[in-house]
Amino acid sequence: MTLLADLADTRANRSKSAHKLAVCVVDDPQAIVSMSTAALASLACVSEPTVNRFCTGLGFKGFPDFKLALAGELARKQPRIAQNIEADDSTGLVAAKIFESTIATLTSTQDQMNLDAVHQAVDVLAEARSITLCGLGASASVALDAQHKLLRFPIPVMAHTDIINQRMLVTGLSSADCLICISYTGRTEAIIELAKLGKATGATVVGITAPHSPLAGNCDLVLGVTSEEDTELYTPMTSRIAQLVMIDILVTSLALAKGQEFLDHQLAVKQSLASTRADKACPL
Amino acid sequence: MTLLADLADTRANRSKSAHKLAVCVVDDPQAIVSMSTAALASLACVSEPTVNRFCTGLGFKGFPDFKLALAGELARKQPRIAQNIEADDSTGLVAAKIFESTIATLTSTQDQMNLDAVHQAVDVLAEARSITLCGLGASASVALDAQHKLLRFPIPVMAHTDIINQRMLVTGLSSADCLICISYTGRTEAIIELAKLGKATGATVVGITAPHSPLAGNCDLVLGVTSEEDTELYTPMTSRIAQLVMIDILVTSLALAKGQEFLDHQLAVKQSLASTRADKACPL
DNA sequence: ATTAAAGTGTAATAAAACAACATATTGGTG
DNA sequence: CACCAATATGTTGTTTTATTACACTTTAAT
Repeated sequence: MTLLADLADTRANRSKSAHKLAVCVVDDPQAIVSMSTAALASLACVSEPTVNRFCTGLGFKGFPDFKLALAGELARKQPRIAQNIEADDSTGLVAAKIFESTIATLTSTQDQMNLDAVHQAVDVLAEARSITLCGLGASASVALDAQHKLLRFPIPVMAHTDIINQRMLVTGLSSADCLICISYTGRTEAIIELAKLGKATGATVVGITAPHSPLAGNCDLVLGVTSEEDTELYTPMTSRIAQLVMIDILVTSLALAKGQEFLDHQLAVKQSLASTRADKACPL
Repeated sequence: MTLLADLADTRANRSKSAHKLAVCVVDDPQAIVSMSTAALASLACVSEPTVNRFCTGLGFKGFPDFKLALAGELARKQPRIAQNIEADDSTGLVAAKIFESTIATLTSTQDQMNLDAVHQAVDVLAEARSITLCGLGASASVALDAQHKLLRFPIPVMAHTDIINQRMLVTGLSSADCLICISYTGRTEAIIELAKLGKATGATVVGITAPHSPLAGNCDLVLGVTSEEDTELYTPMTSRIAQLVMIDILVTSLALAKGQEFLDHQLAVKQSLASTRADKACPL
């Protein structure tokens, strides 16, 4: 996971031909894998021994060894593919497919993730007077999970899963508050209405939902989560996982942004939980 | 993902030396990757061209090409490693680490998974008169998520996250019922007590928790979920994801076990939800 | 401007992979 | 059971590929 990243690093001080080689490799690593020393040498306009020196300089035994490492890294990068469950699959196969599909969704979410949006969302959360989380159906438990995580911060947080209570609460928000709307499809009318309502109050509305969906259009900030899963037959599985991981990232970043303030509060929370344990020592 | 599996297939009809080679490769693929034709030839006690023919026979351009494919497959197999977040990590790095750690937990959960327990759990759920789900803290939202999934079956399902209500309900269970207790640590006293209470009523108690934990000891059936994550500082992230995926597997297997009965009910549920959509067409 | 150090290329060498051919093994048939 | 054809395997030789040794060039510091 570091080879290509290292080679792509422009700050690294490399010799002229080493740089040419690095560019070639980063440009099309897949092609390099099936090349000979001579081929790469002519591609990069350097001599064959230079290719070899480049490889040994990176810590490999030689060019073939380098290619092996490159092939490995590319194979690791290659996304897994979501696999649909068939009616006659064995339990073992079902499990394997679900793991595989979940991982596939995670990697594609990672690829599509908009870091700027996360940054902005962290800023909003850090400054917010209060945080309100809303979701329905499968997204209700995601909202509750986010609430649980945010409870570790000394900020008023509330998750609501009842459409009436949601509307009541959102109506009372102000520009100092933050509303987080969660929906996989981004098409649940009740939640879209809620986002509009929230926006009207001046609160910052963050959506954890499908990009370019109706809900996304009514949010100030969108943390996009997509997946190709077949929700026709089953309720969202992998997309919900992606939403939760997105929340993990958001909350963890917030914790780092808050720094010491968070750590102090964290300790206090931990102590208050200790007595709930069977061995009176372990944290949550 | 098929190369090594194919080579390990003993049923495949291979020639004598092809078999010797397959055995050598499967036995220590990592070693093969850094071998020359000659080295593998002498290891398998065959001639060098045989090695080459073996590779081309498998559809590769030659031995080096085969090694590349093998290296790729090994790299893909190699588990990812959970990475702890550092205070000065950038948002991008935090995101990358969280994705990586989540995937790492998923693969290790998959490795440790006890298929028999899943089978038995499916049987229990399929026969149960009612299903009660209990969890506290982070596991409360997992319980609610499981409830949401199980609501798609025509069985009475209820998730409870209030310790008083939980005890009230569990006291009323009978041997026809199923109680699912969810806890990451397996050390939350309230949940352990609940499992004991449930067992006393004769209900089948299923634990989604850490294997060999106090809670696990008080369950009839344990779906083990572990992770090496550092819960000292943050609330469970990756372990909760693993729990949710475990529930996905359980519910999906149950759906397959129920067969047509489930599909019919599923259609009815979908129709009842259609009117909640912005475009009145999309399912949940 | 000089010089040492690092970088690069040319040519030669060694190693590895592959191809062509010869031999052996297998499995079916009379 | 002997025979043949098809397949599999090994031996030798050739080609390709990778590496080494050495000479030349550039770079950077005094």
